[in-house]
Amino acid sequence: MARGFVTAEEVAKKAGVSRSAVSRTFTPGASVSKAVRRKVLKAAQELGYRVNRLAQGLNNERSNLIGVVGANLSSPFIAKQLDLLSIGLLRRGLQCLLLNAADARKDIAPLIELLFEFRAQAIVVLSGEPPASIIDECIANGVRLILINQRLDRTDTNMVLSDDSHGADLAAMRLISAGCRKVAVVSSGSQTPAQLRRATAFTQRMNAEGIDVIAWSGGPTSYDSGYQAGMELLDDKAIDGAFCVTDLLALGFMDAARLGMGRRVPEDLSIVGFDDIPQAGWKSYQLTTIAQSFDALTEKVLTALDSDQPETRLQVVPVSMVERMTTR
Amino acid sequence: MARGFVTAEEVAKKAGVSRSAVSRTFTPGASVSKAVRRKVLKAAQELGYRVNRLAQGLNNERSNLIGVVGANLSSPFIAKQLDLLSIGLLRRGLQCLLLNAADARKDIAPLIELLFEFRAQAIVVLSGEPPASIIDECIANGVRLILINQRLDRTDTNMVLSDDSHGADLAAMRLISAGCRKVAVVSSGSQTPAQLRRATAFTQRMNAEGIDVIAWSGGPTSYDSGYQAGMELLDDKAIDGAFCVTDLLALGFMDAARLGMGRRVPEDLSIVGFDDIPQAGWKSYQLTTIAQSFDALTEKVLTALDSDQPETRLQVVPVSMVERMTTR
DNA sequence: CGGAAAAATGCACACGCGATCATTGATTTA
DNA sequence: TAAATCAATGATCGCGTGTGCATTTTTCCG
Repeated sequence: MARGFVTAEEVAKKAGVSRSAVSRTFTPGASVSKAVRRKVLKAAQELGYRVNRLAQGLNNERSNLIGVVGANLSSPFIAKQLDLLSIGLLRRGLQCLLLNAADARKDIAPLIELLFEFRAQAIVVLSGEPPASIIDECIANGVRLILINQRLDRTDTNMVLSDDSHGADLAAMRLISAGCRKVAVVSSGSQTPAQLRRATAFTQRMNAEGIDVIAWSGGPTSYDSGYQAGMELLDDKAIDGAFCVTDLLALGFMDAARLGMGRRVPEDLSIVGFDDIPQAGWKSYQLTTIAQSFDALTEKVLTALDSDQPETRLQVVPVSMVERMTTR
Repeated sequence: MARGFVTAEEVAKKAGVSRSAVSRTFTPGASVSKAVRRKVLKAAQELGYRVNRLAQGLNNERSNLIGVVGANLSSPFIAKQLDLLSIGLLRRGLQCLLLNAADARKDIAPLIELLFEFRAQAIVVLSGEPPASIIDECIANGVRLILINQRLDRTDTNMVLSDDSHGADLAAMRLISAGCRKVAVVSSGSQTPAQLRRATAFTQRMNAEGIDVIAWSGGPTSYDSGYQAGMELLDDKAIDGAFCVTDLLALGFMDAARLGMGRRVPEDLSIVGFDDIPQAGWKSYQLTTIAQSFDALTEKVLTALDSDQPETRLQVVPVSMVERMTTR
C-alpha cells in the first residue's frame, strides 16, 4: 500500500485498460462498455481510488467551491444562516469553503483574495462589507458575489436581504398600538448597514407619528450590549417602549429591565426585537419580534448561485411580525 | 480583459520574462533578482494575477484543505466550536472545507469520501461517529483524522474530548451537597457517546451514594426536548434535583420547572447542566453547569493538526464547575 | 454476407503550477 | 589576469485529470 492517494494510472494498470477508460468510467455520459466499466470499478474499489477533484477542477474551470465569509459565527443568527446554507450547498454538490472574518472584522478583502486563489466559483458574504475594488475583481474574474443583508448601490452584484425598513415599520406600529409614548431604539456599536436601516426606518416612522426616539448604541452585537443598554436607558429615563434591532440585544435588554431594574414586561415596558432567533421563543422570554425567514433567505441565495444569468440582482425577502408576550 | 483568471504565463509575457520567473517571485526562498521581481509584481498587479492553489496543491501533495464535518451547526455548542476552529485554521494558513452532516445524521461516510476527493490533509469530526472502515482508509491515505468528544477504542486516531465522567462526577457531588434525595438525569434521544458517558457516570456515582436516579431521554438535543422532559418528570414525581447532560436541555428543563410546573429553582429543585454555552450565563437562567473549555478543546485540535508525529492520540481536556444560581 | 453506421478505445494534449537542470552572466578569490 | 564560486534565468518535466481525434471493434440493416 503506497503512501498517498491512488491515481487513475494505477487503476488502469490493474484493470488492464487505458487511463482514458478509467477517466470515462467516472465521467457521466462518457462512452464505455459494460465490461470495461465493471473491470475498472472493481480495480478502483480494491485500490481505494478516488477522483482527484483538484486536478479535475484544473482543466474544468469549475472548482465546485463556494466561498463563505462571515464573522460572529457563534451568534445564533449567523449560525442558523450558515447551517442552512451549508446544507443547501451540499445538496447541490457544491463545497463550502468557510472563512471566519473574526480577525479581519472590517477588512475582508484579504479573505476574498484567498478565495480567488482557490478559484471559488462564487462567494457568499454573511457579514462585513467588501470594498468596491473587490467587487470589481469578482466581476472581472467571473466570480459571482452574493451579499446577505447588505444593500449596496450597485447593479452588478447579487444582494439578498430582508425587508428591514418594513420590519422596522411593523415594530413602530406595534409599539404605537401598545400605547408607548417614550421609546428607545437600541443597536450595537458596530453599525452594520442592516442595523442602521432598521434604526433609521424606525425613528422616521416614530417621528412621523410625533413620538420622540432615544437612540442607544454601543458594544458588539451581543446579549451583554443589550443588557448594558437596558441598565443605562432605564436608569433615569421613563421609557415605556423599546425596539432592539437584534433579538440578542432585545433579550439582554429585557433581562436588564425585569431583573436589573424591576420593570414589568409588557405592563411597564413593551419590547420588540428583530430576527426571531430560536432563543426569542424560549418560555422565559417570549419575545415579540420581527421574523426574518431564514429558509427564504437561504433559498434566494441558492437560486442566485444556480441560475447562470440571474435576472434579479436585488432580492428582498419579506418579514413578518411574531406576536408573543413582550408587547402590551 | 479575458474571461476567467489570469495565468502565470500571461504575467510572464507582460513582464517580458519567463514563466519560471513569475513562479519564483511568488515562491518564498526562490532565487530572483530585485529587478525581475519588481517587474513581475507590477505586471501581476495590473493583470490581477493570483496563484492557482488548486494547481499548486496538485504537485505539492499539500492541498492546505482541512475537512470539517458536523451536524447541528446552529446549536450554540457546535457553533461556538466551529467559530473557534475556523479562526484557528485561518491563522495557520489552512482552509476550512465545511460539510454539514444534517442530512446524513448517522452515516457520515459519504461526506468523508468527498473530502478524500478534495485531498483534504486532515479531517475534523465535530459530531457523528465515522465507521471503522473510513478510519482505516484515512490512515491508509495519510489523512489525519481528529474526533471531538468521541472516545473510540483505537490507538491510531486522534481524539480530543472533555472529561465527561469527571464532569458528571462534579455534578453528582454538587447535587448531593445540595441535599437532593430524588434526582433525574436528562439526555436526548440521539444518544451520542458523550451524552452516554455523562449520564452513566452520573448514575453510577449517585447509586454509589445510595441515591436512585430516574433517567429520561427523548427528542433531539434541543431546548424543546428539555422542556418536555421537565413537564413529564415533574408532573407526578417528586424530584428535587436534575442533571441535564447538555445546557440546552437544562434551560428547557428549567423553564418547564419554573414556568410550566411552578417549582422554585433552586429552592424546590436544583439543576446542573453541561457545556457552559453563552445562554447559561444569561440573567434569566444563571445556570450552574460543568464548563467545557472551548478554547482548550480547539487548541488541542489545532496542535494535533500541526504536529507531524502526534505522540498523544487521546487528549482529555479538564472540565470545571461553574457555580451560578440553580443549585441550593 | 457485406457495407455503413455506431460504439468503444487508446493516444496525445492541455490545464497551471513547482521543481530540477543546465546555461549564462556576475562576482570573488588566488 | 585567470580561475573559481555563486546568483540568476529559461527550458523542460511531472503532478492527475478531462477530452478531441484517429483508430479499431461492434452492431445494425439491407
